[in-house]
Amino acid sequence: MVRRAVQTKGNTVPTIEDVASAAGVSVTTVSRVINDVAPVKEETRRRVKAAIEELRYRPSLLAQGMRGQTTRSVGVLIPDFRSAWYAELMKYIEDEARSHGYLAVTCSTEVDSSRELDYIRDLASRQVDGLILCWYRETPEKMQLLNEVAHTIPVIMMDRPAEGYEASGVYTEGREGIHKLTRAFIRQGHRRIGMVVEDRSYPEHQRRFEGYLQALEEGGIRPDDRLIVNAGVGLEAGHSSADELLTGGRPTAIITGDDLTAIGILRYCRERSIDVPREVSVTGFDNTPLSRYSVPSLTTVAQPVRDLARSAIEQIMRKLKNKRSRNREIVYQPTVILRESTTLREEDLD
Amino acid sequence: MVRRAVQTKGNTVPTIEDVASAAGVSVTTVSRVINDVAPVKEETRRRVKAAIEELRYRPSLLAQGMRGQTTRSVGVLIPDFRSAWYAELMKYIEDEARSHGYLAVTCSTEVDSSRELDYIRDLASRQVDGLILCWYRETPEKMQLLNEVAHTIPVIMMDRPAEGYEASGVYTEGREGIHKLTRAFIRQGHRRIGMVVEDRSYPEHQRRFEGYLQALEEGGIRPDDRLIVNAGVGLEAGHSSADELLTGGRPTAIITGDDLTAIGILRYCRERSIDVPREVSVTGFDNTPLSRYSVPSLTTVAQPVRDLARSAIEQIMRKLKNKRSRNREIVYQPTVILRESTTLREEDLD
DNA sequence: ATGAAAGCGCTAACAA
DNA sequence: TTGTTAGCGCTTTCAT
Repeated sequence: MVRRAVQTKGNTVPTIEDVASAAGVSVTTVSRVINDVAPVKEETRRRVKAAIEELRYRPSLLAQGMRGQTTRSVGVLIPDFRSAWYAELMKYIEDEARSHGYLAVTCSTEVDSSRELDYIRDLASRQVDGLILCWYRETPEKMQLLNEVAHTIPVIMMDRPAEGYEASGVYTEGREGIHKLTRAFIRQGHRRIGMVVEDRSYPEHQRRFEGYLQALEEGGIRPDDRLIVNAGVGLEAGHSSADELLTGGRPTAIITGDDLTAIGILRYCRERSIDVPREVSVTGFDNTPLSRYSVPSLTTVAQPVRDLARSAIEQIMRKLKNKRSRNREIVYQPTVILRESTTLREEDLD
Repeated sequence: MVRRAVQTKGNTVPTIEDVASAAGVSVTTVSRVINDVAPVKEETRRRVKAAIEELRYRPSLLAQGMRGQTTRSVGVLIPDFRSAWYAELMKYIEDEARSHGYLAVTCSTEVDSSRELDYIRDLASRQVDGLILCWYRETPEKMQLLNEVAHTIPVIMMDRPAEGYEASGVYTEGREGIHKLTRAFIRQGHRRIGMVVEDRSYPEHQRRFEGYLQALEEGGIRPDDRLIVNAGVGLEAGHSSADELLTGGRPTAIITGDDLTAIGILRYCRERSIDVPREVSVTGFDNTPLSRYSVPSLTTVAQPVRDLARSAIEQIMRKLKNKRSRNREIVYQPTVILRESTTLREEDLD
C-alpha cells in the first residue's frame, strides 16, 4: 500500500479537511469546534484542537466569506494618507473596526475620480461589509455607482451630509467652527479678514466658506474678493496663498480650512518678517498634533475624531445587524482651540 | 407556468449565472468573455457583454480568489498611520501595488506585539499574496509565525535586513546617514554632539545609533552618556528629550532619528529662547514635508521612498511569478539634506 | 465555439 | 454527538 508523504507538500496551507482527517473526525465537527456552534464531546474537541494546533490551521476567511455573508471587513476611502487629519481618522476607524472584529481596508483616492470609482468597484467585488467614504468631487457616474453599492451594503459619508445618497452621514459641522472663529475676529475689531478656501468642489470646504461669509454678513462686513483665495490643501498652497493675500488685500486675520495650509502661511510670514499674531492672525483647522508645535502654535478648530470614527463604524454595524434600519445623519459640533497664532480670548467665542 | 420575478430580489448582487442565463449561454462562456481566455464567437461575446453591462455584473473577487490562487492583494504592516514617513511609504506602496493590479491592505500595529501577531494571522487567513512588514520588536513567537507565513507567500522586511527570516529585505542604510551627519558636525568643530535614540529595540534605530557612535570614535570623541537620550518617537518625546539634554550635558548639536522628534526639540528651544542653529544645531530624519516648513527648517536625512516602495512590490511580484526564486537584500543609501537648523555646508559631508 | 461538471474551503441543513 | 451533502461564485479540464 502506497502511503503519500503528506508532509512533503509542507508549503501548502492546511484546510479544514486536513484537520478533520488528522483528528479522525468529519469536517463538520471541526467546523463546530472552530465556531463553537454546536455541542461537541469534550474529548473530540480536544483532539480537534490538538490537530488544529499541530497543523497550525487557520480557517480561510475567503472560504468563510464565500460561504457566509460576511468578510468581516469595511472599505474606507480617503483622499490622502499623508494628511494628518485623515491619518488620525483612519487610525480611529481601524481601532473601532477592530474592536468589532473587522478589518478596515483603507485606500487613498488622491482626489482622482476614476481612482475613486475603481476602488469602490474593487472593494465591492471583494465584498466588504460596509463602505466609509471621505471624498471630494461629485459626478453623476459616482452617484449612480454609489447608490448601486448602497443597495447591497451600508455606506457612510463622512465629512458631509449624505443627502441625495442612500447612505448615512457622519460629520462635523465645520461651518459652525469657521463661523465662530470669524465672528470672534469681528468682535475683536478685525475688519479685513481673509480666507483661504481649499477646494470648493469639496462640499465640506464650501460649507466652511459659507460659515465665513455668514459671519461677515452678520458683522456688517462686505466680502472682499482680494481677501478670498482659492487654493489647494497643504503647506505649499498655504505658502502661495499667503503671498497672494499679504501683497494684496493685506488682511489682519487669515482663516483657513486646514492646519497645514495655515502652517504654510506661518512659514511665509516668517520669511517676510511679518509678525504673527501682531500683524496678522492665522487659524488652521483639524487640531492636528502639529498645530500645537508650530511656531507660533496654531489657533485651530478641533473635530471629535474618535466620535466620528466610532459613529461611522456603529452605523455600519447597526445596519449589518438590521438590514432594514434607516440611514441616519450624525452631526458633531467642532471646538475652537485658541493658541498663539491669534490674540483671541475665550470671551470672544461666546 | 410560474415565472419568478427576478427583479424582486434587486438588492442581490448578480452572479455569473445570472449573466449566463440573461445572455442565454453557459457560465463557462461568460467566464471566457470576462477573462478573455478562449475564443468566443463575436456575436456571443457581444451578448454576454451586454448582459454584464445591463446587470452591472462584477465578478466576485472572493470566488475568484478561492478558485484561483490569488486575491490580488498584499498586506502591509506599519507602526502608525500618523507618522508622516510611514504615510508616505504607504502611499507609494499603494501606488506600486495598484500599478500591478493589486490592492494594498495596510494595518497599523501601534508597536503592539499582539496586534502584530493578530494582523499577520488575519492577513494570512485572508490569503493576501504577499506581506510587507515594518515593525519594531522581535519576539520568538513572531519569528516563528513569520517564518510559517513566509513559507507560503513572499514576505518583505522593510527598514531592516531580513537576516534570520525567510524574507527579502528592502531598506535604507540609515546608519550611514547618521554617520555622515555626525562626522560633518565633528569636522565643523563640534565636540559635544548629542543624540536622541528613538527606540533601540527597533533594529533600525539601533543601527542609526551605531552610526553615531562610529563617527564619534573615528573623530576621537568619547561618547558621553549625558548626551545620549533614549526616548520615544514624536513631538512630545523630542520636547522632553530637549529638556533633558539642554539642562544637562549642553550639547552644541543634537542628532535625532525622526523629523518630528527634531521639531519637538525646535519647539523647546524656542520656548527657552535657545537659538537654533547658533547655540545648538538640530537634525531630523526622513525628510518629511514638514521638515521644509518648520521654523527653522530642518536639516535631515532623506530616504528614497519611491524606490523602497517599488522594490518591495517588485520583490513580491518576482517571487509570485517564480515561487522558487531566492530572497534578496535591497539596500539604498540615504541623502543628507542641509537646511537652516544647522550651519553645515556641503563640503562637510564629504 | 460552447457546455457539463468538478472542485477551491467552508458552513448549515438534514440524517443518523 | 457526529457525519453526509449541498451549495457559496468562480475557473478549468474534458467533452462535444
